[in-house]
Amino acid sequence: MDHFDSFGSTGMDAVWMGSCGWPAAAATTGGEQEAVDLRRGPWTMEEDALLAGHIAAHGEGRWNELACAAGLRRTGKSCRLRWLNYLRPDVRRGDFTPQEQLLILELHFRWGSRWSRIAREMPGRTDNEIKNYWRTRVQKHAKQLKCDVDSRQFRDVMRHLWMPRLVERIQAATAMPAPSLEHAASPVYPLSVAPACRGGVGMCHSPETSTVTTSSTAGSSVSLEVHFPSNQLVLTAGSGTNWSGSGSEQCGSGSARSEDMFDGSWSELLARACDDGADSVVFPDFELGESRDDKWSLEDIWLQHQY
DNA sequence: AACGCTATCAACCGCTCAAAC
DNA sequence: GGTTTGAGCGGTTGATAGCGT
Repeated sequence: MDHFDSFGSTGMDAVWMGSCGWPAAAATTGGEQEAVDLRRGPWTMEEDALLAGHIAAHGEGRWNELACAAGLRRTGKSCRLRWLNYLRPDVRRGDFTPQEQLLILELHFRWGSRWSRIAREMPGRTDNEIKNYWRTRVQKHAKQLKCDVDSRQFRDVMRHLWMPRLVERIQAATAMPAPSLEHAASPVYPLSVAPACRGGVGMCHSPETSTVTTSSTAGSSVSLEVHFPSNQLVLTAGSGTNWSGSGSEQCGSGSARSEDMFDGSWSELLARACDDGADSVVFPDFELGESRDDKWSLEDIWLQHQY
């Protein structure tokens, strides 16, 4: 579906269009011939190759100039976006693992919709991808519960129901003696944001390797190791199962879909927390314990699940 | 098979900010 | 100090794959 629309550009883009040096025959505006046909829409393989090749040879930056020099009829903005969100070699694709989902929830609670900030803590994932995940998955379920995604109720549901459930899933997965192929291929996510150090918990930023060991209800232990400076999180089951990974395995769209954390019995669990006949959802009266308000962390979730 | 609906995600838009001039 | 330019951000849109009827 290639199309060459006239480009509804910002002023800045219009300046670039006039300076790019495309042949006059390519100009579209009737009078001044200062704008060229700019491609919009999906990128072709040829365009990808042009962009990637040019960046490999000359590096990134100065995107408008780069677009011209590479012979791309795209705005610099478009080139930048394509590179950052898709072509960059370290971009990871595929579904978010439970670890990643947990991290997104934690970081969103901490920083809100600062997607680029969140993405910085999740190497290989783009702000766009994280934003899409939040809007399509998380917001969808907030809508189903008839509450605002930023409301205290929804946060409590996330904290007391969904996040522990994710932790359970991680723990259950790590306790499996022989991980399935799907799990084995799921990269264990580099956890670059470790909760602040507290007494009695060996998880903090400073050491080369820091470890949190917790136990699932089944009695198997789970170790979280954060290696610095590589920031790689290693989940180690008590049996010695070790699923570390760098996470480039799930390229393309053909990878097995990981479960949505809200699927199946999860929705039923939430449904039980709701009052059927009410216009709005009645949430359980959560025991908030010490960490009231929003001052909590992944560490809290992990610790709550030790028992 | 055809159609409609929904979910997903790549791409775009409008805006802000900072650096350079 | 004002303007221009490049870069980046969050929000939104549109194409399409997948699913149910």
